[in-house]
Amino acid sequence: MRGRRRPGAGARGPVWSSVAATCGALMSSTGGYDPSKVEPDIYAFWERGGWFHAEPDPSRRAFTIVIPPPNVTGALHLGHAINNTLQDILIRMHRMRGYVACWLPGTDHAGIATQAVVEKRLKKEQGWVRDNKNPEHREFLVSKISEWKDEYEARILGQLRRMGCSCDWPRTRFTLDEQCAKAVYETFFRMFRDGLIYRGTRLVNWDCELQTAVADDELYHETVRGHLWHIRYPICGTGLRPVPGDAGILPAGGAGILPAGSIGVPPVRTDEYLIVATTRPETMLADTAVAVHPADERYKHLIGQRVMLPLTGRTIPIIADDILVKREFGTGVVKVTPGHDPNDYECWKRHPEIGVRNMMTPDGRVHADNAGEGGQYAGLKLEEARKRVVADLEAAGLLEKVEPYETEVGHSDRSKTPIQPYLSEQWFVKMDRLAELAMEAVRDGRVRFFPERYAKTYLDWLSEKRDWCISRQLWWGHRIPVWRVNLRPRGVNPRNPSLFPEVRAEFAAVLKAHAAKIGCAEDIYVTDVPETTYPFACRVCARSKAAIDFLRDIELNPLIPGGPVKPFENVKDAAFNYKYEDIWQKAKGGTFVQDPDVLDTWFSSALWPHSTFGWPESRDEGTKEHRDSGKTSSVPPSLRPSVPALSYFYPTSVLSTARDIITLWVARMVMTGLYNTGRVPFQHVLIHPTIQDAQGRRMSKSLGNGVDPNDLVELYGADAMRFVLAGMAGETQDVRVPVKPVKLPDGREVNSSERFELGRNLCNKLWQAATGFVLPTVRDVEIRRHASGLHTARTVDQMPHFERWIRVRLLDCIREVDAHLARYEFSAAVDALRTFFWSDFCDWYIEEVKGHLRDSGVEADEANDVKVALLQVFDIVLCLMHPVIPFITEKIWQIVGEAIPRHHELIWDDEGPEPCPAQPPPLIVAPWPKAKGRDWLDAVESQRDAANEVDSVLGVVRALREIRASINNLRSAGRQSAVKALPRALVKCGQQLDLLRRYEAVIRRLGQCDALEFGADIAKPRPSASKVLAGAEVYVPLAGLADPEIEIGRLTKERAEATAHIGRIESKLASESFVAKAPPAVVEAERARLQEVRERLAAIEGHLMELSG
RNA sequence: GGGCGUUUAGCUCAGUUGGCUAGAGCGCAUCCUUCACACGGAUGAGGUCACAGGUUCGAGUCCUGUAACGCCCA
Repeated sequence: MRGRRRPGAGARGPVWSSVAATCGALMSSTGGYDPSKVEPDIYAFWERGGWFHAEPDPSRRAFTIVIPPPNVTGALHLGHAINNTLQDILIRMHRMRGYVACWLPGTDHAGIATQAVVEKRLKKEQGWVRDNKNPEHREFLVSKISEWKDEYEARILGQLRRMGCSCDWPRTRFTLDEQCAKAVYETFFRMFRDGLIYRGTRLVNWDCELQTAVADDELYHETVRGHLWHIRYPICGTGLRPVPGDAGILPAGGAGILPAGSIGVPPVRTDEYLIVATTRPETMLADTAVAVHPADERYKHLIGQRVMLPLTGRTIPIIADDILVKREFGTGVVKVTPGHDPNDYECWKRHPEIGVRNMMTPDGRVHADNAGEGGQYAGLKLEEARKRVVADLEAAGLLEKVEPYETEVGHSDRSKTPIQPYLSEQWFVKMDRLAELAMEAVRDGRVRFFPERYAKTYLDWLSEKRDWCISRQLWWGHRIPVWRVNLRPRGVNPRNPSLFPEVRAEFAAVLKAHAAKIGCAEDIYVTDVPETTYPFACRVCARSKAAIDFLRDIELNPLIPGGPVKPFENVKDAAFNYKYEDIWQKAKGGTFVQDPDVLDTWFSSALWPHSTFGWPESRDEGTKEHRDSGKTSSVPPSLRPSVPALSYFYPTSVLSTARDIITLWVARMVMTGLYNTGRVPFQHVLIHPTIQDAQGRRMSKSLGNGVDPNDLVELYGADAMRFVLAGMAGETQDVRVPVKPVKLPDGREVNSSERFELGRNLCNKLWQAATGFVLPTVRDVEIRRHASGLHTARTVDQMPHFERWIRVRLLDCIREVDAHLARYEFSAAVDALRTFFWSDFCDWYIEEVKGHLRDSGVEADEANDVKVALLQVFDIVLCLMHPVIPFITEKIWQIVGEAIPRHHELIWDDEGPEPCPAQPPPLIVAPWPKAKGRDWLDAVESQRDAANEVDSVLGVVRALREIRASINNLRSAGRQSAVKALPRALVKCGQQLDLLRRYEAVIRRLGQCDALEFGADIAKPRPSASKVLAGAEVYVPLAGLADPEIEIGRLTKERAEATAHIGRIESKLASESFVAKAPPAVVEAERARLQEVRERLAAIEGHLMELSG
């Protein structure tokens, strides 16, 4: 090979030395590939080129992903890293395939989580505590949270960039930004108008610290050691009537119905008690009944009577309830406190006559309205009240006994304080119709889950159709766009409900007329649902910003005189006798009051796939504000869209997410997507595995087992991290990553995992193969046009076996990658790539190419063909690997392009839609390799049998290596130095003789053997080590190398294996039923195998006899 | 309590519609710094496929049950 450089090569000398310098500069001091010297520049290169940005192009198909917006609560962790790696792989692959690939990034405001984090910090650092009634506090806190959000949003988006995510940055959205807010208000408005949103009193999980309702999924349960108090409730005499005010609904914060202590204590039969057991004795203040099992003989006769509720001066009924009461548990009597226990709440629904009471204030104190007889417990913290109640019961002789008791108590994930069930007014979305729509979309396949089994999780949850509580008593979020004003027309009988709709209709007309002046009449909606607490109250829902401003700023008083419409003049009812001025009396000062609550974060993230693309507007304004920031490349005006983004990119193609939010998020996106747009939000839902530590625990800050992707990028490089993460993403639902602490160069100690070494090693291998072998080898390649797409002078059937072999393997690799990625089997795709590159390409093909080109007899044309094939296969490997490890592949591609400017012609599909450009395009937009559909690909495919013959060459090489290793093994035991190369070996074979002779040089080099002899009837030297292969036998003379004993040991082992194998096959074939029932092909294969193994055994035994004899 | 999943080499995981002697990476042992790569190469050891039944000519794979672990929902 040396000295055979083609004449033209000299002209490229300067180019080559610059290429070599570039490569050298990108290595670390220890000689390996250094990703930190490559990745930042390559990312900047992509961003500058604008290839991440997607604009609608009707001539091409769209491939769209919206990122599951990470919480701005904190930085990204390994779970985000795997999820975003998978999304980027899909996006990059489709971009290479010619799709308009749009990956929309953004973040989520994560209402309660973020507010809790910031409040906690303010409390710790400044001693600042929120006062819910102080509007300045609201403003201050929101501004502080905004600062936090800005900081973490920047950090999160920075992490994504570092990982190499090819997001469409100009489209970045935030769930609280104006565009998303518009969609939120619009959706709320429509649902409100359609009667899908209502306000109701419910028992919610109440966080007394944060003073908000929290969702079930924001709870965790903890076992708490407590007590079980047994309390005596005296039974009242029969025939007693209920004390007035004993029953009744008491809304949260409302007035107490029973004036405590004002009613005389009824006579009590002090000889009889019912004993109830409770873990929360203080809640007895709000008991409204005691319950027994209807079939319980002990208490049957008492059902319908009443007990005296100690400390309150109230009596409450004894009811029968077979669901609430378990006869075996405790005394078989339970207290019923519907306002403070979910089970009791359900019981109240079955027995509405018992009523419900509330004894707690939002901050966890005893409410004055149910603070015991005389209000003696009012204002006490619940823990304090418990002590006092227990003490007072004991003093009154009503405490039967106290037992230690362990109980599961729900805690708020955000404040870590115990959750109180609390009765409060909340907003709800009715689920029945929406859930039905969403279930249908999965049942009929418009939305498909990968893996499929997760569809069940989705359907099971939706089928419960539990109404969705969407209000949160927080400040960080979309404030509920509903305003309320109280109307109290003088002279109107509030008990005449028939008038309410008419009043409201008139009122709506006035409002709309005024709203029309600023063009938002259609953007306000007055509910026609009467309120229980204030019949003449009006609720108005607004959807546009203009309408919201209108309601916020409108002064009611000045509207009336000389207003455009004379209000209520159409109300005909004579009894409705009032002056319209009076209506505004109560609203003096003139404003509507907006609902103080904000919406559940999931309400806005549910809209994410369509709100981010501009819904409800059809204009494409999505990218304007970010372009103005000047941070990212601008898109030429000629590329500005003529097609609206929403209709082009929506429905999106795939949603990739974790399984724990299938119900919370995925289901809700499908519901709102269908409700708002009539179309599903995505076609496929990809559920990636959950990453756990070595003990199977989820990664979390509190456990200290979390891993920051940035640290992995620093330690191993982004490509390495991505490669390993993609390799974890199979069908399984969990993957374990053993975590261990590591010191970074800057001294910080961080969590890492050895599993990422695999990725680093692969990248280094790729780098070494590219810069150390492929490039120097092909630097003088001539790229010429030839008849076939293979770009070689020879046709496939004229090529050497190894070249046919590597091309066949390459086609298989492409097909495997395609098939696996189409089914979202990332780990299998990555595995196929690694095996092909490492084993087939590096271990065998490159080694063969070395031998081939160094063979002094090789013709120039032939040598060029070898180089063409090498470069072509390597370029395709770069293409296939690019979606997984984009940085290093892009860099190598650049270097190849610099050295060989026309190399991309080798992989261009001349029959494809795009003509081959003069310069190589960046790899990020290079064409994805094809594996079929072209004549020359079919020609390669037809060479499969010939390619497989290479196996016999590999077999001989392996045999030589094995024999040498066993010889060296023996020599090292005898303290002899190892043999580097076998001096001589003989290969006896029939059919493959020509092929083996052709590859003699390769076999000698790879098999580490100085001299080789081939022949059909070659004589075996004695003593020899021997290896029996399928169509050949390999002999290595042992004289002077090692004692034949080693060979006897080796052969004895092989004989045992062969004998056992024969035994298994024989017993199989001896079974009549096997021969009769198994498919003939299987039986035939067994027979052939038996024959083969028998022959091998015979040969082995022959060798053994010789050695032993 | 209900649902989903997992259990295969020391560790982390593959194993297609049942059919060659169950594979990979890491780790381990031995050898090799030979000319891309020691972040490498070669060779090897290592498995009662959780357990018990069943279906089948044949089960890691299908069915039933048991156990352990994990997650989700109540």
